[in-house]
Amino acid sequence: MLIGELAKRTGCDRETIRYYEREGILEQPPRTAGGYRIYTADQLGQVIFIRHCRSLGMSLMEIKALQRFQAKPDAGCAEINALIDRQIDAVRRQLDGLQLLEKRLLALRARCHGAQPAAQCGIWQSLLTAATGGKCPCHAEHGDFLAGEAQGGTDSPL
Amino acid sequence: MLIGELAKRTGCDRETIRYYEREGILEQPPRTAGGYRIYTADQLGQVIFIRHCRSLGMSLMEIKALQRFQAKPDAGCAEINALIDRQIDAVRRQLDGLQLLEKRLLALRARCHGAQPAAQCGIWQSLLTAATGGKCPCHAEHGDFLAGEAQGGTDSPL
DNA sequence: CTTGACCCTGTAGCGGCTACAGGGCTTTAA
DNA sequence: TTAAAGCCCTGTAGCCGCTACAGGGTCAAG
Repeated sequence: MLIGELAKRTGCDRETIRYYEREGILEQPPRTAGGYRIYTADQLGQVIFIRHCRSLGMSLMEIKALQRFQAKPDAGCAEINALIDRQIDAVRRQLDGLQLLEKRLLALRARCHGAQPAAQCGIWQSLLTAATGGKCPCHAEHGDFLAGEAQGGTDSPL
Repeated sequence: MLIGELAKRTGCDRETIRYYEREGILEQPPRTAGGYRIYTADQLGQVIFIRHCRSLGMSLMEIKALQRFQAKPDAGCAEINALIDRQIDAVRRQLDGLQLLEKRLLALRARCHGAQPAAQCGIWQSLLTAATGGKCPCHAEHGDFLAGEAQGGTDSPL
């Protein structure tokens, strides 16, 4: 099967498949005389495996680490468990950050209803107040948003 | 004040401040004879404003759009409200994706306790099964993870 | 005059793709 | 025989918001 069919059967873009090959996460397939990549069911499985892991939030590096278990099925699986645990931790940290963010945005949103001139808009006023050192409704929890999290504390989408 | 002090007072890296200037999100400050940037309290406020908006998850583009209201305080604030609404929507979509992800990871994690050889590890077996078209515990909800979301449906950290 | 702390520009890297440009291969049909 | 259509190839650059240099200049204090 050529790359186009592999792409269709995995739902993974052609370019992405070639990208995986470049990154060494997908083995180099044999080629036709004309240079076309030829894939087998094996590679189909590999691409699905990669996409599956990606859909679980793993990085390509982590997937590479996982792939090493294919070669040594007798190795202990502690590393696999630890990997999943780390994913869960990361997801939870992101969830915490996003929940906080949602609260903040809602607090800010509550400051304005309807269409006023910007100068009277409670959202705009809050943003300006914060810029001059005042208190903002969104970062009311701990007073100063510059202090705690702003410098890479959490995994929130800063 | 020079860039180092501005950086210290805003908690924003020197390089990041210069980056904001390059991106046109921070106005170009005057310079000393030797070429050093000189900032005033105004710019201090601008940087705090930017960091504040970033901490609310806004992109630099969105912040730029917001800044335009500084020039025209009489414009209607509908756009501001819409911007915050979009943020809230985006955050909620991400939250949904992450919550699903957490469920999946936990389902997967439940497949293995303790240290076995990888070949016996339930996590590993599930991942392999999925790669050959079988059912995985993590994507059990709708059967096939290739179908729905995999192609950029949600904002989950795919 | 030197030291040391600051500042400058320009470029490259991160991750995981995505999107070209500019070309080659292969099959089918006129 | 040739042309068109549809696939494939490589290589490079762009996205986002920084971050991290290298290689140099400036400035105040001692």
